[in-house]
Amino acid sequence: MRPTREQAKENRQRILDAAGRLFRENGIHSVGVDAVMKGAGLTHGGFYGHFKSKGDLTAEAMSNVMRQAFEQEPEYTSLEDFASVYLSGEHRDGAGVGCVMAALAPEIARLPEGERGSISDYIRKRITQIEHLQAASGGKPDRARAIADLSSLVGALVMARAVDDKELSDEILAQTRAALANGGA
Amino acid sequence: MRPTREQAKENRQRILDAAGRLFRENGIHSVGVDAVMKGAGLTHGGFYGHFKSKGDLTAEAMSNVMRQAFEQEPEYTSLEDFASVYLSGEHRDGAGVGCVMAALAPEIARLPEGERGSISDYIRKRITQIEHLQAASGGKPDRARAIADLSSLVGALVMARAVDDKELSDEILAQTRAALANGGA
DNA sequence: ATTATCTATAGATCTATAGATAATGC
DNA sequence: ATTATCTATAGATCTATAGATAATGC
Repeated sequence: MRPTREQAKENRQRILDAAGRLFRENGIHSVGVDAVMKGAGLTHGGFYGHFKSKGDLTAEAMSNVMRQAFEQEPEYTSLEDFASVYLSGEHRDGAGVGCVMAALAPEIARLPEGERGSISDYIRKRITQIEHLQAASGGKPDRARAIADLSSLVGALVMARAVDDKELSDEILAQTRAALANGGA
Repeated sequence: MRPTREQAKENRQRILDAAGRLFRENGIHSVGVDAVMKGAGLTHGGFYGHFKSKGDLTAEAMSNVMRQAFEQEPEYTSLEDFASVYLSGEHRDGAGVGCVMAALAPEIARLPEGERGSISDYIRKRITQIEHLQAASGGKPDRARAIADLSSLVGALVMARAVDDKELSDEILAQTRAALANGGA
């Protein structure tokens, strides 16, 4: 029943991944330790062998999600390319594997400082990424524009998810994409 | 000890107002019925005389906040005017009395359909409001631009609150305002 | 008599701990 | 012998209900 040291490390990572997915899907506060452990295929008592507390898990899961976001995503070729993925129906409907800001930013804002992961670095990297994409699209990199464009991406996704009306939700995604395409002007 | 019928109605409204403030400050899930009742100056057992359940309160508090938002705000004269209030340090630091989308949109997205208040109408009204402000600023009303501008307002505030770094937070607010001022072009 | 509120508590859920178990790692 | 996991449970918190209280409203 006791796993190898390597297996135990894998189990720990599985707990982090389950937490990252469940937290983004349902909110950090709505997901108990037992749900996370169940998601990882373990019993909930074993949790405290890996983490000191739920707050400890939250801190590590946030860092883990923010790091993996950049590692696992493709290289985008233009801002339109990025926006077409970020503002897609798939991203709207798949919060569990999507952008951590759109899923959790207000909840992250209320976490104690030590549990927010590297949210400031995460946002700085997204801004830089968009500046590079502006340049790749032939425009001049414009930091104010990059920040505003990132804001509109996050805001549009957040609103598209909150709305009851599918038509309005689709319109928010499509119109924000359209405005971004014309935006650099 | 028993209040007049009118007092009881006022108490009910006080419960809704306390819920609206506490939910926006701390998140719906983090605020218990007893905290809401304490915020309203009542004991928690009395809650169920006014509301069937916490879900019932959530539905009514969301509707109440969304209705009051438009009733209580000033008439803005331009998009810059609106943005200077929405993207101010006061709004960032006062989530409890601020925009319900920026404070709660991801959590609203996870509520059962009946508890989301009138979020779709709320967003439709904000879009229309921005179209009017575009016209007031001398530009042509452009719905795609209005949706993208609203998205950037919400996204910027959400990010400014989540960030640990005050300098970055201030920059997000200021640069998004600057980009919005240049934006209609 | 009705009813808004209060006190007290039941029942469910959630975080955390204690002790047992059984396989790894020295 | 060490340790990752499991079973069981303690303790805290949260939603909800029951019964008592006391002032309103007929």
